[in-house]
Amino acid sequence: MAKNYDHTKIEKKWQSIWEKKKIYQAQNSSKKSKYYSLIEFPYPSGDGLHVGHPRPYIGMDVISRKKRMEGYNVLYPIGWDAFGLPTENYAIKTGKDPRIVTKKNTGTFRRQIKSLGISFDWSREINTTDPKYYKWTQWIFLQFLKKGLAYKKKMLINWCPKDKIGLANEEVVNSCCERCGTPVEKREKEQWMLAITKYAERLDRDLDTVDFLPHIKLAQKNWIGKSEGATIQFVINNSKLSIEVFTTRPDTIFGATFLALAPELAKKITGKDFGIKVDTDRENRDKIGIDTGLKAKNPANSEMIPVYVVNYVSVDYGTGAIMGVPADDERDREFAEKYKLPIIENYKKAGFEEFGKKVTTFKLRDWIFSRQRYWGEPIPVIFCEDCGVVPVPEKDLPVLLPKVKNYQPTESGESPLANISKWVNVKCPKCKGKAKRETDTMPNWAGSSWYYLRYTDPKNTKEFASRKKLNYWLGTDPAEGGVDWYNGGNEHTTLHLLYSRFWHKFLFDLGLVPTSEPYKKRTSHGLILAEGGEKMSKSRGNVINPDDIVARFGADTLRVYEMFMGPFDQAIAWNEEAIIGPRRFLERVWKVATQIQKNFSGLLQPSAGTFPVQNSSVSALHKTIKKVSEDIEGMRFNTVISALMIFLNENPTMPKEVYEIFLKLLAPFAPHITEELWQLLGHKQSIHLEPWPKYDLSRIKDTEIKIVVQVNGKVRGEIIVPAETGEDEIKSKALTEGSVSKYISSTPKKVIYVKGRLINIVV
RNA sequence: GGGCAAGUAGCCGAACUGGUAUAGGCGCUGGUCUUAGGAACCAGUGGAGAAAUCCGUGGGGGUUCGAGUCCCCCCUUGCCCACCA
Repeated sequence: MAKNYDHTKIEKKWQSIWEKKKIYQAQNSSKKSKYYSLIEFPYPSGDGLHVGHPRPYIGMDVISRKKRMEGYNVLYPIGWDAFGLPTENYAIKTGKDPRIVTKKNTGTFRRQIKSLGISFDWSREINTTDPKYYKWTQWIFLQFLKKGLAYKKKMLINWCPKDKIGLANEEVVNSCCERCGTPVEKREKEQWMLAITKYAERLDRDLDTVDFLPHIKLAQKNWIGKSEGATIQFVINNSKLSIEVFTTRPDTIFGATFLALAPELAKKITGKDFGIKVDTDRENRDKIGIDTGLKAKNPANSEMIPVYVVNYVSVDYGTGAIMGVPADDERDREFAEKYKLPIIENYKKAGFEEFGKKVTTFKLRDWIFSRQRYWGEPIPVIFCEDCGVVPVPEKDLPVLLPKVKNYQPTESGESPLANISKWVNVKCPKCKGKAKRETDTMPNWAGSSWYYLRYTDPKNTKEFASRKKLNYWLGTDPAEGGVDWYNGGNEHTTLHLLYSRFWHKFLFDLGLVPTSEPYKKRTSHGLILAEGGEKMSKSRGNVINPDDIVARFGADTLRVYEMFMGPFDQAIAWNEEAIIGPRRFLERVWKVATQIQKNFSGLLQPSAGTFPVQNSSVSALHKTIKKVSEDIEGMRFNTVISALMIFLNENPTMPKEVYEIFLKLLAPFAPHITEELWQLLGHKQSIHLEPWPKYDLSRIKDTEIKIVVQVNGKVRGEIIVPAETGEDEIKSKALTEGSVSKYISSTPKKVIYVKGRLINIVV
């Protein structure tokens, strides 16, 4: 055996052996139970991987490896979410074809990820920019269109004048473009929309059926924003016209002294533009309003009350009109005081539905699905002068993204595709008349809304995935199935996660997927920040490249460090100094093996899962198996490593049988070194195909227990007694314990005994 | 303004349903091996004090035999949302 642990000699070697033997490839049918674990597939940026990327991959790798050892047929796939702005902006700057740039970037990412020994099934690698893939993204869009859930709408969109692109509400942060920080403008434009609001109720309700971390469920619920309220009609000027207001407090109607309309609604009703805009500025909260001159009749008391157009009511929530109840609403009070409107302090409360109609409303808006950009899936639609909107026939899919010379969006805000007349001008598929292609592309959320389905059957040319394979990997119980465990970033909780649940439910309604939810379980990880706690980014110049760490310390050290550095779900700063700890730990693991080989070489057979070892470390070993097994399930990876370190510190030498179990516990975290040592100890098969160690509760029990003795809540001593000693005996022993008795001057008032832990004597 | 997290040694962090606070790691100090150095090994490491002992989990109250953990008020930080009726 080699004297020293040299990661450079073993990591590449095992990676290529594993690949050759295909030990991480998932089987599409198996006697084993299936397990589908998933990470969010990366966007292959030109900067390559930084050390923050692998944290979730390693976490789910540990889970996946443990599941394999527990006898599951595990699917742990990887791919590329490769459409998107950074690549396109790079293409604009350099004139390089985004296809070439993407190929280069995915090459870098692939090489870097492979160097970490993650047990991905690379045979299922997918890429959203591959026409064989986006053919099905377009196909799903056509199904939305067919069902009337994709529709065109003229609307004011958020427009980034720098990126020259329409932005979804979600991409606008503090009135600025999320990407470049330029203040957004409003522009009127025809946009494709997806009617996610039709699914709002189910997206909300079905959260009760899935195992998502509580904060994830809550964030989704808040985003969907379901609220119960009522709409109430206010008749205008004794005419037939009426204004419908939405309120969650219809009982306060006797206190209503004015109506407040969103500017857009006021324009629609009166035909006049009052020059008021809803302020999105977070600082400026001044209430502004103009009396429209209209009077509305309060149905509760028949009072005629004024109708104002105001800057604090949004048109796209509720009905765009509210009733002002100054006595009960802070904003209404502020407004009423400013404009000297009556405030009725004490009024009669009405019944909930006495004057209105009970309704449910949601904050969730329909999804703006058009982008005026090049590097995205072309929306497969043709506009015919006679037939109108015509879907591209399914046999003509995919609508290939054509090559262009200039990737710049046009000044008019149209996609660069609009400049390619050869591509744009086509015959109508229906009437063969003159027609034009849609030049908008899809947002980069499209391809990621269904990718987990494609992994089950990535090469299928007939369907997005065969039903048989979907049934196998997702399960056939509509209420129970889905990807078994999906871990991802918190930043995707409200967008990607919600969008993909929506697509999945739609496909479920079409009978194309077997389950009503895509993911059974969802957890999240914390970001790795740069030293000093700042976000890691190229522009800040604080990016750590994993290649350097792998070269210096090895992939196993990097993996153990990333799992050990802190709680998996919390953000944590990179600390280059601390990496040496995990490296030293692995060195010690190696050293134990060399001693075992020296002492037992050739004498012992590989263990068969039991270990007839008679010494005090057996209890500690079983405790460690239990802790490691349970903590991995709870993603408490940091305490797993800590437990393994403690076990090694307390057992600097150990019998071969014990050591082999220790190696198996460590294997999901440090796959290379454990494989090397496993084989050096005489095994022919991979450690990663070994059964996961089992613990025996009866072996964990201690024969003697330590009882802490407190006097008035302060620790004054301890006694050691046989585990089965009764309470009375322990009490009397504690009272006479030498180090304790001097604190007891009088008869104890009370003696409290906590079984097996401590005794507190109150005097 | 609302929601969600969180605040423990010099630093990252442990502590199960209230029960020995600071496990594990980094760093630091001393030592060993070494020509030397180290990413090696061993020992020590919350504060005050000569000691007994006392004080210590953001601050202040409270409940309890006992509080990092539960309750109330406040402060700070991070994330998400925001005039949502």
